[in-house]
Amino acid sequence: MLIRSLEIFRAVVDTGSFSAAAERLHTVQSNVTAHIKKLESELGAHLLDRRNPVVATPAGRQLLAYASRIVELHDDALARFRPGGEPLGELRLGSMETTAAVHLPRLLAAFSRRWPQLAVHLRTGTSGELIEAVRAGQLDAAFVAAEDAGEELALRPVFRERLVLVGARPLPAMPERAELLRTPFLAFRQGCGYRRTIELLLAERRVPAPRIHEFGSLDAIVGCVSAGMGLAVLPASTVAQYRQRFDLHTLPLPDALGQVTTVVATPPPASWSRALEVFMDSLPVPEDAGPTMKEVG
Amino acid sequence: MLIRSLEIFRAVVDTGSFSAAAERLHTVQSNVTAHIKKLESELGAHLLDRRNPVVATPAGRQLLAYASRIVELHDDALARFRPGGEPLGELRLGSMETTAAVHLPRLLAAFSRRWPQLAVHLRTGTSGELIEAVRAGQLDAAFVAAEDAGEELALRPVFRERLVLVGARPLPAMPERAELLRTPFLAFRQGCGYRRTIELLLAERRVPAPRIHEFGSLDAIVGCVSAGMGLAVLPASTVAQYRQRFDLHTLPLPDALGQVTTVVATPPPASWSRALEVFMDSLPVPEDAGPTMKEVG
DNA sequence: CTTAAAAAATCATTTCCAGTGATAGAAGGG
DNA sequence: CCCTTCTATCACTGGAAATGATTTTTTAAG
Repeated sequence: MLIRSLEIFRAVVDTGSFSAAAERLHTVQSNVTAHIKKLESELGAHLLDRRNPVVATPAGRQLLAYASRIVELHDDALARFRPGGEPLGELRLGSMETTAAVHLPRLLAAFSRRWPQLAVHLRTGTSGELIEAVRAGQLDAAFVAAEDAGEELALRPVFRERLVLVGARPLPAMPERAELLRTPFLAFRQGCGYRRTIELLLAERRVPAPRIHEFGSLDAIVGCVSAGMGLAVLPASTVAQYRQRFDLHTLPLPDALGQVTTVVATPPPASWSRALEVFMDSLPVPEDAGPTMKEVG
Repeated sequence: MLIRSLEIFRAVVDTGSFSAAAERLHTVQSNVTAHIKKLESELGAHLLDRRNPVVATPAGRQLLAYASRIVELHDDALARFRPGGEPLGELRLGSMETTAAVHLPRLLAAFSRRWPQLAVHLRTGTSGELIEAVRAGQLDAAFVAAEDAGEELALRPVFRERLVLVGARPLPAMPERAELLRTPFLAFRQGCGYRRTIELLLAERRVPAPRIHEFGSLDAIVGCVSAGMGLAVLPASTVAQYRQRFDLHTLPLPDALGQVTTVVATPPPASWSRALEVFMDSLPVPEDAGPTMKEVG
């Protein structure tokens, strides 16, 4: 049974005529006859009563229900793959925790407003886990740290950040080692990029076993920092958002540590679904470090 | 896009291998490759990631949803037409009112118990209307009076009835004209065969403008007759059922009037759906008048 | 009843493609 | 490293989808 045959069958029932169906489908009447006869012999039942107009028999009516649904699904499937077609279905995304907290809320909100029929699934994890999930086909795309990205996946930078040290009082320069030793730090929980940056920063300055409070909430971190509880390492753009509500002071980290790039890892573009295609289109193109620096102020 | 291609695609995703899919579908691996490549070129996207095991790309996962549904529908449709296959869907029946009241309750109850997944629609009307509806494809089958059945429809007798005159007192012979003149009759409403029989019977005996009460309920008719309200004309087999509950006396009508045959009118058997097929199978084969006569007693 | 017009069936022919089998090349496992 | 296993490629074949011309059937009108 060919979809083509069902399409023709449907057209005949619709138009009530073999010839009209042929015309509608841009083929010839004898071809329509042949398809119908083939269907009838395959199913072992007369499907159409050849009068004027042609009418479906009981068996034909039964087939019509199937034919309609199958042809509809077929057309839908084609439409979904046609460039410019409406994307449907779901989009399975992965993200590092910090990115999920800092950048995705705005981005996903805008995206789902633009494509309300797309269901977005978001899963968080470490860069390594996420990369593996994309490779295994469990995720469509993942936001990961540039350094962790592996081979055979398409990578595209989306966020280029300047990390800054954040505190409640002015930070004219990097605090002395003595001060760092007695300063607590606030960070997201283990496995996140920014937290690792803190550890590297302090290790460079020979600060052993730093006290690091782990908060799951960005608001909590910022609030506590502004209350003088300690220091934090955060993306400059994020801090900028909080400037209006909190009294915060920042100090850019040295380039080697303070320059972080987040990339989106996906399978090769040729295998993207329409949903993934429009999602990738919706992602920001990261500007050079310059403008980001400006925001830091 | 061929259903066959979708079937193959599904098998590949399922088994995780082109070769295994080929084996499962009893074809060769090169054929599987060809089908997948054709799909990919038609849709303009890579659908499968050729690793071990083969995994669907984002685009492939999208197609998989469609492929599954289409292949399932296809298999369902085939199964529904296969002789001996489970009938599904609905059965649109038509019936004269009296037949619907007298014979169908038992018959349809048994039928729907045997085939619970079939939805039965029953519409009542005159023989002429019903025949036309079957011809037009609006009904799958109709119970009509044998005399009214037309050409080009398949007819099969199902009920052969002896009509009897029913009263509350013994009816050794047909009542005199004088008595008929003052006797009310009870019948189903206009348009029904039995009622017409009453009118013919009385016309033969030159009884003008008979008083005919029209009841919609068989129970009401039988009850009122047994209470002495008047006479009725009913199928003998029906009266037999009520003998236990009511004190009824009967007199067979003369052959010309009393012999009625109900037939089922359908399109030609070759165009029957499976549902209609099993329904026709479930219908009783009418015995000759003999046994029916016996029931009259 | 006859005739004209329209529609479906039939048929010969062409074209295309699903399926086959053999082989080459790529990826993994011991 | 070899050997196995998997997919891609290729030439070929059979079958059937599509085509155009023609016949047969049906329908409506005169």
